Amino acid sequence: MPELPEVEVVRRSLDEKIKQKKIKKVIIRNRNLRLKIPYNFSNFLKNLKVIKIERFSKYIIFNLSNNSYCLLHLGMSGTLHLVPRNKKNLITNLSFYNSPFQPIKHNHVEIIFDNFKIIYNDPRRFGFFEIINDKEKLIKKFKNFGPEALDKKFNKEYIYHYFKNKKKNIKNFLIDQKFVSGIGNIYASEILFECKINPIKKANLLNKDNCDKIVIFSKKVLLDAIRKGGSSIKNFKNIAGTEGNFQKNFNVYFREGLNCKKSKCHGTIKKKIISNRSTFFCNICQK
DNA sequence: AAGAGGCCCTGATAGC
DNA sequence: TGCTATCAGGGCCTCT
Repeated sequence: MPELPEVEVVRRSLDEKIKQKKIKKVIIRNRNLRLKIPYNFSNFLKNLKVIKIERFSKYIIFNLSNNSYCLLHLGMSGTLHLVPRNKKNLITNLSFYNSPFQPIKHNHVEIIFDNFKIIYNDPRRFGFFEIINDKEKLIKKFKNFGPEALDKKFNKEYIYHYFKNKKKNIKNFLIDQKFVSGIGNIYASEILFECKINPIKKANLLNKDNCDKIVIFSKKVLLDAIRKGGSSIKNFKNIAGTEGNFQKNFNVYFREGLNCKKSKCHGTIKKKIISNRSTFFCNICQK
């Protein structure tokens, strides 16, 4: 669920809180994430300074003082929580998790700084940490990724050229990180809705105007989501009891059976499983 | 080589 | 009330 906008929101809050701070200690409570946390992980990070926090696609990149990098992917359900030392009730959620309290279960990693610690919580354990030793290996790590959706390289010429002879449907390309980085299942539906393109349309049938729309609305949808603080969040059980606003941010996602939001369109939002992923679209205005 | 589908995992929810 | 089945989806893997 964390797609590019949510990860960017996390990156910004992390950068604000831990830039130039020194890691005092790392506690691993469960190494069995999507990738097993190596046994030297804690020792490696100890006493390194976090120079700054960057992001590529859905990866958070901690730039460390020995010129190495620690990558963090939040998977489906990974969240970060900042807890001041000895003040457990003053937790700051760096992710999109709504609870004002420190989660109890699934706190797998704690990164401890001078006056606070960062907790990595991940019920489903699809997330992972990865140490990258130098810049060259970092570049290698991402060399097979497509351009980020917000990058200038993601333009209509790139798309039009890429789609030649490609018979896969457009929706599957939008969530394919080799084609474009950062878009996930939720925003793929939202972007195609704005483009008025049917998700099952074969990529090679898209004209230049279609490709132009994909560029424009990919950027617009993601930037709007960043501005709103990351919206693709299905509410976790909210201990504070406040109503979640997950659904109202979307035009099609999770809106099966409801009316199309485009003015003058009398369509109904349909749900279709494409390659085992739920896809939502308007049956009238998306051609 | 492209594309489809399976798998990892836990929690929320639906249905009986 | 309590059980089981289903669904959620990011990325990597295998198979055709």
